[in-house]
Amino acid sequence: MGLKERHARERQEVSRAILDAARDLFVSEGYARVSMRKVAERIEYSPAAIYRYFSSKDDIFFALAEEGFRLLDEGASPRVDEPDPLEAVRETFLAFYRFSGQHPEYFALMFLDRSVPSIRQYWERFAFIRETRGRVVGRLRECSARGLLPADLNPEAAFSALTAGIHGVAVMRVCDRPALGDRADALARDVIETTLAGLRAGTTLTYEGRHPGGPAAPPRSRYGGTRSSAASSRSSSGRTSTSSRGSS
Amino acid sequence: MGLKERHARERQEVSRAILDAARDLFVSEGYARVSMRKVAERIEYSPAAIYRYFSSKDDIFFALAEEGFRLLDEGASPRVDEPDPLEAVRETFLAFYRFSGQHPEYFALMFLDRSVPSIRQYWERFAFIRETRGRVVGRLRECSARGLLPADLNPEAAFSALTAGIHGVAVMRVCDRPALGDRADALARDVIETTLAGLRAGTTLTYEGRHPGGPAAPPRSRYGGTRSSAASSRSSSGRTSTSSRGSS
DNA sequence: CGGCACGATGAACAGCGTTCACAATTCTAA
DNA sequence: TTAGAATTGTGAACGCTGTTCATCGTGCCG
Repeated sequence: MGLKERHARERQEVSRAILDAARDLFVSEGYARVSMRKVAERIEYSPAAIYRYFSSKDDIFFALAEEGFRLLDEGASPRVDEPDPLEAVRETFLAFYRFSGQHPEYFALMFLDRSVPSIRQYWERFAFIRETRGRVVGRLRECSARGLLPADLNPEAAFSALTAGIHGVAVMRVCDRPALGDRADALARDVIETTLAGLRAGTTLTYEGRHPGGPAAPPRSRYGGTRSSAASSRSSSGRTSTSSRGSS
Repeated sequence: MGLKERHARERQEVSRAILDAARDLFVSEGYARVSMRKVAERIEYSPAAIYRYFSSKDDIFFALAEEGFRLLDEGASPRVDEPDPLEAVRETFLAFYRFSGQHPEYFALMFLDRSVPSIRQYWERFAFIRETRGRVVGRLRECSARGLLPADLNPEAAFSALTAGIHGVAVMRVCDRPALGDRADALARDVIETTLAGLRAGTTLTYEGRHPGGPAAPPRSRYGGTRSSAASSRSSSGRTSTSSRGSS
């Protein structure tokens, strides 16, 4: 009897419809202008119905942030096979910058918005961050080994410096303060090249370079999607990562 | 007789009380948690009364942003007499970074928040930005003249690169993403030093370095921090007839 | 004294996120 | 087949929010 599974699938479909509606509103009008009532209207449900799928508005945006990371992941690892490690590093940071321009609302949600506490709180759940850092740090080490960067370079600190720089350009453009106009791209290039040149020059880095806390404690894994025991997260484009039900 | 003046003074006092209350709430609880009703309650007025002094909530925060720039100005020009121009540049950017830690709510309001459109819109009204840029660019030129930086350095582009870097660290800390913990200070230093080293190495900068538009068009005077407060409230509320008033 | 400009207000409007009792439907078990 | 238990959707409401508006009182001017 595939009844349970059918139910789970239907549940998943409504869940997806909610996320899609929220994403549409959110991409086109920004986080602040998304309301539960508008989402509900778009999927032709009552506002209260959404709460059967997502426990709060924040939960929806946590899910959207995960979607954003998936998007970023697609665009930010374009040439894993790039033979030149320095070129690979460059390209990774430029891809991050490009993402901030192509998906400013996602970028703001993921990196800027302070009104969705759960995203900040459970930041370490986003595996993408760790993976990218690991990959780039490896590439930086490779640069050191090949003599493209100093042998005694601290790759973690170098990664953080590059991140900070490109992050700054991206934020300045997304927030439009100060206005960069069409010179943002040039600035992004400048920042990366200048930082790389500075690293090449062998400036002593004081940054230590590891996580402040221990490994992130697994938070409640709520926010909808699959609720009943049949997880069904494997079906199609369901979210990755854990979707078991919370203890409660 | 000084009746008119006394009135103006009283008006100014209420205006200040509103700003003070808003600032208190805002600094301690963040922008999102400030409501007109709470501000009104704090000054023991009705919510509607505030609209005789500020035409909207945004106007209040525009005024607070100006206050923030005054604060930043106080902290960011600590040693105009610093003889070493390179040291002066360093210190200016570090002061900016310090400000972001001491007044995160102001920082967010001034540089991050996208929900107060007027701030972004009238950004160029904040003279502090232009002045600081002018001063630092001058110092960078001085560095070039003294051989501390390449002679052919584009000081505007260098300023932007340094701004982007320190901005990135500040934002990462204020937004707590990715979590920097107590290593933020070290990262700030690293970014400045690495960028300076990169500039010293003579990386070609592609950034052009001037405003995108023409000179900022002066917007209608808003919010009334000082004298013209009467103007804003008048223009907003005084739509009752075209009453003549001695425009002084 | 009349007229009037202004300050302050209570009530209201439209919207928000969220909760809750309740109805309808569907599945489970006897 | 029927009773009970879930599950899902809803309308109404709660307590917020920013903002507007008619109205009332107060003090200034002629």
